[in-house]
Amino acid sequence: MAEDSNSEKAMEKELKDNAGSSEDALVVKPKKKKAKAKGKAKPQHEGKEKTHRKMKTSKEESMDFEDNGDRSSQVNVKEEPEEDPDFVTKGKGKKRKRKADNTDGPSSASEAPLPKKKKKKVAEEGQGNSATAKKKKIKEKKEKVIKEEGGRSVSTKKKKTKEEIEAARALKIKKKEEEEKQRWRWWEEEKYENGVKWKFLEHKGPYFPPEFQPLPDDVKFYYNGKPVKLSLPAEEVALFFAQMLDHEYTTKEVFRSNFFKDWRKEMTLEERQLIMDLNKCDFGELHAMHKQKVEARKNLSKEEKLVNKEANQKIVDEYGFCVLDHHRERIGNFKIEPPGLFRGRGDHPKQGMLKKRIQPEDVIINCSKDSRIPEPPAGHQWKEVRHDNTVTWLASWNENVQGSCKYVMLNANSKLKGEKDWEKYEVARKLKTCVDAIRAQYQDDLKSKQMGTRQRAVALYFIDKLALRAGNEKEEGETADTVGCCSLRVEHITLHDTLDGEKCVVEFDFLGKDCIRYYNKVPVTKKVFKNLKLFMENKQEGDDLFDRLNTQLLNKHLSSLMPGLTAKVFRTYNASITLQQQLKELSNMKDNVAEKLLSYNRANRAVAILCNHQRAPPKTFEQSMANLQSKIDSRKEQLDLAKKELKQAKKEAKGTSDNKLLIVVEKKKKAVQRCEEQLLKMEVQATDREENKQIALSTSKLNYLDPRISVAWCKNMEVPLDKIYNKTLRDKFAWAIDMTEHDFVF
DNA sequence: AACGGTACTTAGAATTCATTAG
DNA sequence: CTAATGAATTCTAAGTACCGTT
Repeated sequence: MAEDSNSEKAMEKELKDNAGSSEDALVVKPKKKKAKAKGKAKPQHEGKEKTHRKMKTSKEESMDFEDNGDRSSQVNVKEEPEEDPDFVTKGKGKKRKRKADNTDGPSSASEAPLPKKKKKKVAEEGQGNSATAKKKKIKEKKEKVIKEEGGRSVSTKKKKTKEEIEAARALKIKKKEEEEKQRWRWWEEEKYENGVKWKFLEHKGPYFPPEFQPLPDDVKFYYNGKPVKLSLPAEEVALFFAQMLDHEYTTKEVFRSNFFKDWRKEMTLEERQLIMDLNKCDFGELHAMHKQKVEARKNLSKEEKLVNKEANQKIVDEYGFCVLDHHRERIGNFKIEPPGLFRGRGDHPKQGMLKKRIQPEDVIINCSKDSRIPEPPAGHQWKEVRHDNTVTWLASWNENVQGSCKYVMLNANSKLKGEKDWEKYEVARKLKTCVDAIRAQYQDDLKSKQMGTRQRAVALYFIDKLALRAGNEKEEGETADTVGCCSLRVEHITLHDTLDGEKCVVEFDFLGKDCIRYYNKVPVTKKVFKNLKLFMENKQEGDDLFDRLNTQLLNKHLSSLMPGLTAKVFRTYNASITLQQQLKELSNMKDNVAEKLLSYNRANRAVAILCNHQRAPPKTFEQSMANLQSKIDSRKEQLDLAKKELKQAKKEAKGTSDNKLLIVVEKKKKAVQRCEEQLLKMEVQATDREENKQIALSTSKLNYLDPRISVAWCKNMEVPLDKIYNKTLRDKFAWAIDMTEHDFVF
C-alpha cells in the first residue's frame, strides 16, 4: 500500500510539474482492498467469461441517441482550445439548441386558453372530466347490454341490469368523492424540522405468511428411485425446489449447488447421510402436486374465489394500514417475505440459497410510545420494540442470504413517500438552474493537472450525458458482477478513433443494475477521448477505469457545487427535462387524443431509452405479434378483394348513368377506404408494439419523470389524466395533480 | 481513508385482475 | 361463456447515499 501512495504522489507531482505533457506517467492505483482482491481474481475469467456474464442481450445496434443530441452537444458549448491544441474538437456539428428553450415548456406550445383558476378549482375540473368520461363509458356499456338483450322477451332482466349498473355507477362516484374527502392534503401543511418523520405512529405489526403444510402421505419424494419420507424442515425446503422445477434457475449449476448445500443443513443426520447427490433426487410428485394445486386454485368457482378475496381483504384491512399523525395511511409491504430459495438476478453467486422463515423473534417493531403496541403472534415475542421517529419504517428484520435489513414501509401514496418524492423533483429542478455552470466546470476539469479531478470530470460527463448510475463499490463474490459509472472497468469500454464515420467513439458494454446490459456507441469530445486513453494506459482487464474516483468523492464534490446534489439527481434531471423537451417537440394540439397519447408515449420512450430501462420481451410476444400480423394479412386480403370489387363495379358502371351502379361504386370506394384505415391503424400498433418490445416505460414514469410535467401537459392538451396515469399513479402523484397549473415548467 | 451498517429509492419479474375476442 | 390478452399490482432484489467509528 505504501508503494502505491508513493507512486500516486509522484505521479500527481509530475502532472503538476509538466502540465499537459506527462500524461503517460500514469500508474495504476489499485483501489482499496476490494479492488485489489478483484485484480487478483480477475485474470482467471477473462474474455470468454465476458460473454458468459451477459444475461440479456439488448438491441445489438447502438441505441440511437438522437433525442439527446442537444444534451450531448450542450456539453461542448464552451469548447475553448487552450494550451493543448490537440484537444480542439473537429467536426462537432451539433450545436446547442436547448438553451433557448429553457424557459418555455409544453404550455407555451399550445394556445389552449385555459383560464387560470385557483388550485382547487382546477383540481375539481380535472375530476369532473374523468367523471364524465367514466359516465360516458358506462352509458356505452349500458347501451351495449340493451342491444344484446333486445331480442329477449324478459324485460325484468334488462331493467335489473340497468338498475345494477346505475347503482354501481353511483357507488363508484360516491366512493371516489369519499376518497377525495378523506385524502390527506399533506402538501398544504408545514414540514417537520430536523429529521423528524412523524409524531404519532400506530400499527398492527407485520403479517406473517402461513405455516408450512406437510405433504400428504401419497405424495412422495424419491432418492435413487426409492421413496424417502423427509423430516418436516427438509420436506419444506424440498418443496421450494420442486415448485421451481419449471424455472430455468433449477438448471443452473450455481443455483443447484447452493440449494443442495442449504437443503442439507435442514436435514436430519440420517437424511444427510443418505442424500448425497441432487441428481439422484426425484421431486416429480411434489412438482406435480404443486402444479395441481395451482390449477385447482384457478378453477375455483366464482363464489369460492369471492370468499378468498374477502378473506384477503380482511387481512389488508387489519394489517395493511397504520395511523400516522391522525391519518390512516396504507402500508406498502406489510407482509413478511415468505421463506423460499433466493432468486438473485443474473449470475448471482448466492442464487438458490435458502431464504429462511422469519419469526417474530427476528422482527423489530417501530412505533409511538403512546400508541397501542402491536401484539406478537401467540406464543411469540418481538425482537425489540423501539420508538424512533427519525425513520419511516414500521418494522424491520435481517435477511439471512445477503445479511441485509428489510423494512416494512408506507405505500407510495403516503405523506412520507410523497413528500420525499416531491423534494426529489425540486432538487432536480434546482439543478436546472446551475447545470450550465456545472457543465462548464467539468469541461474545464478535463484539463486539470490532478488525475483525480480529470477522472471525476469524465465520470460526470458520462453521468450527465448518458444518465449512467453512480456505481457504488460492491463486495466481490457477494453479488453479480455489475457496474455503474464510477465502478466501470477497462474491459467495459472500447475506444474507436473513428467508427461508422464518426470520430472519438466510445463503445460501452457492461452489465448494470439487475444485470441489464448497457450497450451504446457514443461519440465524445476529443478531450474526453484523450483522457480515457490516458486512464486506460498500463491497465489490464479487471482494473478500474477511474482508479482515483469513487462515488463518495464524486458526491462530495457535487454537494459542494449545489446543496443536495448527488450523482442520481442527474438521472432525474435529464429524464424529466428530456420528457418536457420531447413533449414540446412531438405533441400537437390539433391531433386527436390517440395521436397525442402516441406522442406522449414516444416522449416517455425516449426517456426509457436514455435510462436504459429494458425488459425481457414478454413470453407471449412472438405469438401475439404473429397474431397481429395474421390479422393484418387477412385485412390486406380483404382490401385486395374490396379493390377488385371496386374495379369491377367501376367497369360495370362505365358509360352508364345508372344510379344504382354509381351507388355501388361509391359503396365499394368507402369499403376500400375503411379497409385502408384499419390496416394503417393495425400497422401503427404493430410498430408501436415492436418498438416497445424490450423497453419498459413504467420505471421512468414511476421514478424519474416529474409528474407535474405530465399533469400540465394533460391540461394543455386536453387529454384526460387517466389516459396516462392509472389509479395507482394518480394516488401516488396526488400532490402533483392537485397543485399543478397548466403553465408549470420543470 | 476504510469499514460496516442503516435507510431509503429504483428495478424487472411474477402474479393477479380486468377486458376483449372467439 | 371461456380463453386469451394486456394492464395493474405485488414482490423483493439491487441499487444509492450517507453516517458513525476506528
